[in-house]
Amino acid sequence: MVRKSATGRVGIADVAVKAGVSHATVSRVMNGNYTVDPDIAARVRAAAAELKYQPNPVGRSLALGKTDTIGIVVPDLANPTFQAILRGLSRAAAQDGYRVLIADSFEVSSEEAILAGEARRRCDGLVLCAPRMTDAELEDIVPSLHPLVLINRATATKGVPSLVVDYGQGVQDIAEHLVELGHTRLAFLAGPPRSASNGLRLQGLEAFKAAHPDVEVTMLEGGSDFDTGHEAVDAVLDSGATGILAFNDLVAMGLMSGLHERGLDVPGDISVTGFDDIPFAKYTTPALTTAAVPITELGEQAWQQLRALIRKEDSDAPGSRYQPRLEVRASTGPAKAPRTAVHG
Amino acid sequence: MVRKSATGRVGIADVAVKAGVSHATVSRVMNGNYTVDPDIAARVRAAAAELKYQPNPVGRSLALGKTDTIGIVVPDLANPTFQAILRGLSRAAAQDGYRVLIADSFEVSSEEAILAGEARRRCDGLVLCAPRMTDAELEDIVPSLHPLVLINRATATKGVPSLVVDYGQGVQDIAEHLVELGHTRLAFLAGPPRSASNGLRLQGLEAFKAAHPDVEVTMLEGGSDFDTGHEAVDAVLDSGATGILAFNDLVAMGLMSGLHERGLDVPGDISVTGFDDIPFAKYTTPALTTAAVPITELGEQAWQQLRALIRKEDSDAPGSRYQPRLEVRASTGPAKAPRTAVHG
DNA sequence: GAGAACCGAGAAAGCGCTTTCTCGTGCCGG
DNA sequence: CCGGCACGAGAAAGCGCTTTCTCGGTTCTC
Repeated sequence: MVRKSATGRVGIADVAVKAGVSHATVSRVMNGNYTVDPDIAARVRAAAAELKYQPNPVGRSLALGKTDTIGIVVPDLANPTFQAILRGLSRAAAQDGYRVLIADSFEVSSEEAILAGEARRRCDGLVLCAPRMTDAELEDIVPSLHPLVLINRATATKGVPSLVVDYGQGVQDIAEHLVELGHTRLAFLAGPPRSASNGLRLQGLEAFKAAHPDVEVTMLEGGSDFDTGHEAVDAVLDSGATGILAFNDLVAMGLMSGLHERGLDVPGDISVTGFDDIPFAKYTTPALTTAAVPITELGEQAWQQLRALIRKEDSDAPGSRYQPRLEVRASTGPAKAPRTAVHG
Repeated sequence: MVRKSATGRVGIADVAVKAGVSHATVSRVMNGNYTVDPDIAARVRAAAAELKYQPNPVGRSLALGKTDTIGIVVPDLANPTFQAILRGLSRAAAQDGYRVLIADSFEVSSEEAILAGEARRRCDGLVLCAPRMTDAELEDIVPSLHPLVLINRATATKGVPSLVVDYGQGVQDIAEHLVELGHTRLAFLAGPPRSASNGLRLQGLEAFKAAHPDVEVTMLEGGSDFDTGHEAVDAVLDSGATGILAFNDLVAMGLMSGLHERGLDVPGDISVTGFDDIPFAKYTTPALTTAAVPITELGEQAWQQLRALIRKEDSDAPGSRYQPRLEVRASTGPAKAPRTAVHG
């Protein structure tokens, strides 16, 4: 005999009636408030069990002022990097009883601010990945988003931890690795023009060029996915470079696939490197040399920081910087004798 | 001068005071109820804008009895298949103004029922992917989860659409393809033992074996990830099979990687096939022959079905069956001459 | 010009829960 | 033997919103 409240679901009132007590008491029992007579508590629990009563989280959230939910804004759910962040975040948050609400901006940066605001209002905190948003816009919305954790973006606003990967250093490490293998003509297959992390890579390359005036570094336009890499084959060959730094692993995989189709050998003819060390990088043929970013861990860290903010703990770690680790695999090898541009 | 309500955020009451009207009127204006005098409406809007007022979604949800949020339960967020479903679902739902809450059960099937219940209560509907849950348990919880859409599971309960991929047929198509290439000794590198979709594949293989008594099909234990495939190399070689049907693309990639390390040629020595056609399948070397499942579309469809349920439309499509499409690429080729000679 | 129909906005009642406030009970000590 | 106190549970006040109800003020009709 399940009584039905106005909405058709079992509510606290139904349990109260069944147990012959007030809703207040039911609430107390459900929340483990032990100022309730054990007998009554047992009666309430029995009634709740019989009715299969489960508190309505919305009512609970309104009364408590918290939702036990956090939000994450990502620019592209198809990108393994954000998938990994989401995974790490979700797992860590789940351990503390929090759920995560996702907001995919589909690379439409104008949407990001709105999505972020909406998500934030529904949740107790927010993790924001907004690589294309301008600094100005970011500074603009950040104050209204607290508690907030930024990923791969920095802000001047206090109390907003920001987790950033040192892409600049990573790119330099890769370039150094190629130079050590004897490459003197490199090419950087860039990411999306307005991407913040692409900017960091470019800075790293500038530093590298300053340290190695003898090495030629060609800049090529690109993007962030397979197809970008696949379509860049001609540009790459035209550059005459023997060591290619792709924006990320996806681009590198696309490029290797394209080179393979042209009958070129990696790393025999050309060395290719990626970035991120996504799970697939280990299983490409040849296995991809890349800069490993502890990306799942980054998602976990994002939760730790956010949790501290939500709990209003004085987090002494206002953010962290992650150093990529060079992962040398089989896609890089000694440079071939210098060669002039080849056409396929 | 932003007034603050008890919670420290701008509330409807603040706007009401500032505009010199009642909250009711503010609410009417915010919801586009045009029984309000234009002048007053303008005043309210101005006040709201100045205060940067944004309605609290929790209060709104409680009053409206809906959250504009749907939930999805997945067994493993690291699996590209579920990532794709999530992506399709999220995109489709976003178009209708819905957000998605994720619940990752981390393959702990005992958690799935609880997670599903919790997620459902927070949301207006639920998409459930629970491949390891027993049929009994599934039937047990399904009624309490409505509106609900199942993925790759069926239920006897009415009004619960179920979107299933015809894994059985897909496996048969792949096996036929290998037979046409001259393979007579096949091996199936199975998925997780209790996986529902693995069961469907096994059924398909039984049908295949019945139709091809002459073909030897070895069953090998497996799993669902890279490592499974990578570690199965010995077992695969021991089987003497020349055509390997891997549980999915991940397993196939792991296997190819392992075979490559042993100096074996795919498809020269052994043909390997996957399942799912994840985005990476096209870029492996050799490109993977697989059965393509329109998985993102499946996520979108899940939303369409769920939306119909939420809106109480009489959906005449209680579910759909998806036929995988054989995608022949470079990882399969003619069988090497087995013990018996091959005649021209 | 008086009553009816109308219209717009405030008052108030929820939505389902938590928590403070309040009060009746039973027990203690003086 | 009675005042004070601790305690346990009900009443009620929110949490922030939507929506019905209500009512004062118009406008319309005959």
